Amino acid sequence: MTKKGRVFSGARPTGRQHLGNYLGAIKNYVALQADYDCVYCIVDLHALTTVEDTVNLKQNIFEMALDWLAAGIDPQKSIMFVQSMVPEVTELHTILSMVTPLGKLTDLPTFKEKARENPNNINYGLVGYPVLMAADIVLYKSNAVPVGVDQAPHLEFTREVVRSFNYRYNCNVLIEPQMKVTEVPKVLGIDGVQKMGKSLDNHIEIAGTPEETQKRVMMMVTDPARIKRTDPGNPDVCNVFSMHKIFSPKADVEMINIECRRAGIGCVDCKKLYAKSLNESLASFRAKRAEFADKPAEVWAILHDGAQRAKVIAAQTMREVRDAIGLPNLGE
RNA sequence: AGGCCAGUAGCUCAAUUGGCAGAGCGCCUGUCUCCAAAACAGGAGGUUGUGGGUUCAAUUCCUGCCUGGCCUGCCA
Repeated sequence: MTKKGRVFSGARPTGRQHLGNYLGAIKNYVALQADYDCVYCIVDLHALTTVEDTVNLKQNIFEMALDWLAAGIDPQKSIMFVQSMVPEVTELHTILSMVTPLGKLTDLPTFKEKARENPNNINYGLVGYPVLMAADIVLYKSNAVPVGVDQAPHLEFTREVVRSFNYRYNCNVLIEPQMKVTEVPKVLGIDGVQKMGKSLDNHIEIAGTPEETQKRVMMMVTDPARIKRTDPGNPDVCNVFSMHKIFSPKADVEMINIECRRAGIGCVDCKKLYAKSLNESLASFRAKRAEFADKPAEVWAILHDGAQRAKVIAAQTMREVRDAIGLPNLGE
């Protein structure tokens, strides 16, 4: 480990990724590879807490792996794998659950939210979700976890669990991960109001065709006060403009900022320009993705190899954990 | 394990004594707008959890099962 340490992050297999996933997580995953040993996990077990229909699970895992690889996650540098392929995490989850007060779990805002969204399926796993997440993080001896502000309570929970474990068993085998607060740009959906999300159907897929992408871009909500072409607009309240700032050349952004305000450019032209910039920005990603999509066996081999490497770390951690507790090991 | 309650459109819920299964929101289309939004007009969407039974006729009554909730108990 010659780098700054190990970073772990997990994401639920939600299938084809959208701009919110890309800007909020994937880009950051790619960037972190330069400075850290990275472990990126497709957390399929976590998905089971709320997903009742698993017929698409493998496909969703595959689609997300394609997006990650095409975006630049390098399986040579980083470990990329599927959570359930290293079942040690479930053992650690059970062990950590014994030092976890139930009240802390039911107090977490994410639990309350999920329980409200899904009142007829409040299962044990949903309550224990943060414990499993803590197990993910510490199993791979992670030093840091990139989190947005909304995930901060969960990581703080992980740190508390680590301290509880180390204190209870009078040891220092679990590493307390640092919170690596990353500035997550707030990516709004095409409705211009809510955060972009697949379940809200207000998303734009990164792997779509240029035509599909433009179609979704044309559906975006703009400045509601600008009714007619001749009305001056306000880019400050327009979601299209905020996306221009991310994907378009500086000259275009400056031009729109001026011309929109004096009705020099209309929303249709503005959106077409954004769609063009977006498609150009994603072109090489899409080309790489298509190559991986043609070689599914290779993609699964990458995931299998990642699981093998992850398992080496996991086995070492579990040995230390069992020794610290005093559990007998097979063959002793 | 037993008792009680519930399950109807994507969501929240109606449906009289057993008599053509509806509304709001959301979704799609159209009008209007540079687009989107808003407004207005129209439209789609259902094996009423599921298998039986009674009846001319079952969302409604009886019954087996599934799922969820509340209560009581048993075991760990």
